[in-house]
This record gives sequence, structure tokens and C-alpha cells, in this order.
Amino acid sequence: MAVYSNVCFCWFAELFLQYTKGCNMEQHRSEQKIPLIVIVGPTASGKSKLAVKLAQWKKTEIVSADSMQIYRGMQIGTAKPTEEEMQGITHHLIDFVNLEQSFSVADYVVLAKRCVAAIAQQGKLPIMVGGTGLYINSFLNNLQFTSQDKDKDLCDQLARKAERQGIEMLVEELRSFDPQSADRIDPHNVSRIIRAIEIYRTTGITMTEHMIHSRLEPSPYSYCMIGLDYTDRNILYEQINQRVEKMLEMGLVKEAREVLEFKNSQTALQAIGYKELIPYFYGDLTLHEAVDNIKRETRRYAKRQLTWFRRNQNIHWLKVDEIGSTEKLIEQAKKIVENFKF
RNA sequence: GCCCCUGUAGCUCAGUUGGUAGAGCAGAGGACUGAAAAUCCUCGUGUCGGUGGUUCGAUUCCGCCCGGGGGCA
Repeated sequence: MAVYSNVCFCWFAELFLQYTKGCNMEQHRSEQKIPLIVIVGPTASGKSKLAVKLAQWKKTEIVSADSMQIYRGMQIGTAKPTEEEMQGITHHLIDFVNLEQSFSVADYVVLAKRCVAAIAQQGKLPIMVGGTGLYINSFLNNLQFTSQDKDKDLCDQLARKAERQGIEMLVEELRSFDPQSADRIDPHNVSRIIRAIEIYRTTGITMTEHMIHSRLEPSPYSYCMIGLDYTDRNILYEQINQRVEKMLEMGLVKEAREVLEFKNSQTALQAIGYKELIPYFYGDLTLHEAVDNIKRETRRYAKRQLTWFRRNQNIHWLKVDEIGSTEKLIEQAKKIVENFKF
């Protein structure tokens, strides 16, 4: 495994994961909002590179917002920035969770909060970069999560019930105490229905109430958000295809074999670039077919990412293909930051 | 050269016993509060190869032409 000397493992991140799950975190309250830069965009659009350039310019550090790059051992398939790509810039929240460990948005928000606060405390302008919309939105909106951990046994039990008796039973159960959620959540979306029931059974408050409670704390951030996109989607897709080919050259198949050894890692099994290779390992698909699936899934993922970010009205969009060169892109991004009133 | 099959959505193909057509895949849009690279929802007008004819009406039947595949000499 590569050694990441520039990665700040965040001692508190480690501690948090090992010892402090479920404990109350003290609130960071300051009168002044914390300024930060946020860079978003679909996979393979060049976010990481732009972030590093801006970090060099502002002499600051980067906080990743990527639900897969957090995992150790998943280097190639997650396009985790290499030592060289980091250019000496410290990257937080990358490569610090073991494959068998569980991790969630709630964990992310707590860790990111601390990272950003720590960087800001040094008088630096933190840069958050990533493609996981849920993480970024939850962080920026300062969503409050309950201290309850996920009750995996209960979820499994509910999932079995759904299989045996049909999801309608669960929807009706949900409706009995939280009709709003029962209406809001699509009945085919089993995992969401289950979560809504789980939250009520474990905490005693409904999902609807929880969603109100979660928004009581205002965002402590004043952020300048830059989004990368393409006028011609096909150009992005071409970049994605090329990136997948490059991953193969770098040894994605070998890495996937190693990652998939960890049978306990459910999250890692969801990662694009790994799960698509399973049929190949079993001899059900040729490598070429499996690779085509990786490309297609990555394209769809990029589309979903864009859907997520597009609804955010605060984003300053830069069209990568129209701008043409990386240099110009960086210049325009700097201009946006310079003109932003934090 | 002759014979047979074939030409319908970006791709693979259904189908209309004559009333201008629909699946899968690809693709597009959307949702998103504890596995989120996950999970889920919605979306199918295309000179039915071209051109003449028969017909009230042709993508469907007939003639010719063009493209693709196969067979026989």
C-alpha cells in the first residue's frame, strides 16, 4: 500500500472512530462564520487538481468529501490522489478508514467539522473538495444527527420481513406513526422505508421530527462553491472512459481482488470499479465486458452527481470543455474566489 | 449472373391478417438526513431503406432501385 506522508490522519478522526462513537461532541460556536471554498463536480472532471492548485495559491489544506476515498486500500479504483498529485498539500479525510469499519454521513459531518475548524484556526482558508453530495450538503447545512448508532440487527430483521411479507407491510407500519414519511418516501425504496422505521424504533422520534430537529443549528460556514461541469456531456464521458482504462493499467484488477477479500466490507462492495469485476472473477463475464460495465456505471454515477449539485443555487459553475485549458480554469476559479464576499 | 433472407428508435429486434408502431439495452430528467460510487422514481415520433403502383387509406400487398447477409454456379 502506498504511503501517504501528506495525509493528515487527524488524530481525532482515529480516536473518534475507535472510542468516541455515540459520545456528545461539543458544539463549535463562534459569532463569525467560518469561510471556506468548496469544489464539487462529477467524477473525472478535474476537481482534485483544481483543489490542489487553489490550495497552493492560498497556502492552505484540503478536506476531502468523498465517501469512498476514505477507505484504506482502495487507491486506484477510487482515483485517490497520489502523493505526486497532492503536490505537498495536506489532504484530510482520505485513506483513514479500514475496509471492515463502518462509516456514515454522521461520522463524516463530525470529522469534517473538526478538520475545517482546525484549519481555519490556523488562519487558513480551508478547501473542501469531493463528489459525495450527501456528505457535502449535510456538512454545509450543519445537519444534526442523533447520537444513536445504526441498529444493523433491526435493519436486517426489517429487510427479512419486507422480503417475506412484502414492503407494503413496512410502509403501513411506518404510516401508523409517521404518515408524512410514508407519503414522502417511495414505497419501492426499501432501504429508506426501513431507515424511517429504524429511526423511530431506536430513538422514539419520527423521521419527520428528526428532519426538523436536524436543521435547528444554522450553518457556521460562509462558503464559496465552485462546480465543474461540461457543456458537452460526451466529453466528460470520454474522460471517464479514459480514466477507467488508466486504472486498469495501474492494476485495478489486482487491487479489486485484494479489496474483495474483505467479505465484511459492505461499503467497499458498493464501490464502482470493484463490484463490477466480481462476475469476471467468477468467470461469468470477460474482462472486457466487466470493464464496459465499470465505464457505464461511472457515467451514470457522474450524471447522478450532477443532478445532486445542480439544485444547489449557490454554485458558481465552470464549464471545463468551454474554458479549454487547465490554466484558464484555475484563473477563473481564482477570480471567483477573489470576488467572493465571505 | 441467378436464387433466398433481410432493411422499423443511437444499438439489438418485435409488430401491424392494410387504419402511420413498441420492447430490451444505451441515453435523458428527477429524488436524496446514519452502507450514498448506494437506493429509488419518471421519460420512447421514429422520412418503419428509396421510389412508383394497387387502395378511401401502405410501414404492411405488388413492381423497380439501393444497402446488408447467405446459397448456387
